[in-house]
Amino acid sequence: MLNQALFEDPEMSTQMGFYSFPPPSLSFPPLGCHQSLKAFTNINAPLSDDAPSNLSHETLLTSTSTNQKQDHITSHLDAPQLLSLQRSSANLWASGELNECFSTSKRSGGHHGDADQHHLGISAMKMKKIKTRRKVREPRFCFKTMSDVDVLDDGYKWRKYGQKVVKNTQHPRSYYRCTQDNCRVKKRVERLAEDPRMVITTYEGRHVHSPSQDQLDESQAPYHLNNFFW
DNA sequence: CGATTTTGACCGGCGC
DNA sequence: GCGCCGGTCAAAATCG
Repeated sequence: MLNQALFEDPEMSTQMGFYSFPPPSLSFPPLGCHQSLKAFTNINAPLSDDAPSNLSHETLLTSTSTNQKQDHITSHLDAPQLLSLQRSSANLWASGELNECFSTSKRSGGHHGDADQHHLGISAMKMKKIKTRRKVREPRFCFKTMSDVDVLDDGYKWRKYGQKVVKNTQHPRSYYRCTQDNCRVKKRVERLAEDPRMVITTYEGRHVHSPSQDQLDESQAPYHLNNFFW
């Protein structure tokens, strides 16, 4: 079973390069169809959503999406990146979803409304900048795995909510959401266009709970230590 | 019968 | 403004 961590969207892979998986510096179990991804969760470094995430893979993504300048990328592409990955925070993506991160309902049409207009003490110019840039996107990372099985067992329970054929690919992309209440984590699963044997799995967000009980005995892994499970 | 998947519609971002 | 495209919704279908 071949595994490679990308730490980025598949479409970014050509710029990011592929990383050996597991990284030699960390004791990852080999990732397989029936093996949990909780290898990623051994790092319990607290996440700061306020801190600038220079090291973040997600920052890289933002840079391509918003034309922001990123000139500190390559110097961080080494082993500690896994840690920085864990530290990556929800980043700026577009406008007005900060509050939505913590609210339960959305999608009533015509969002981006007044909710994000009431920041106090921000100049109009700054406000405008924020408007164009500030939208929270959950931290993401992805990896590819050579597998016949599309959906790898990562210890969490997922519900499929969509499937889409993306351009220039013959294989559809599937969209999954964590079934746990109040957990916003999503993942996408697709086949690599150049090599359909490879499965690309992209995770977005952080679980606020541990994997399902039948996969992991919670008594062995206290809840507070599992807060940052991917 | 509740949970999950399927699938067409819908929406928003983006480039032109 | 328009069309394309990726992501999400939600009703219907299917599953267990």
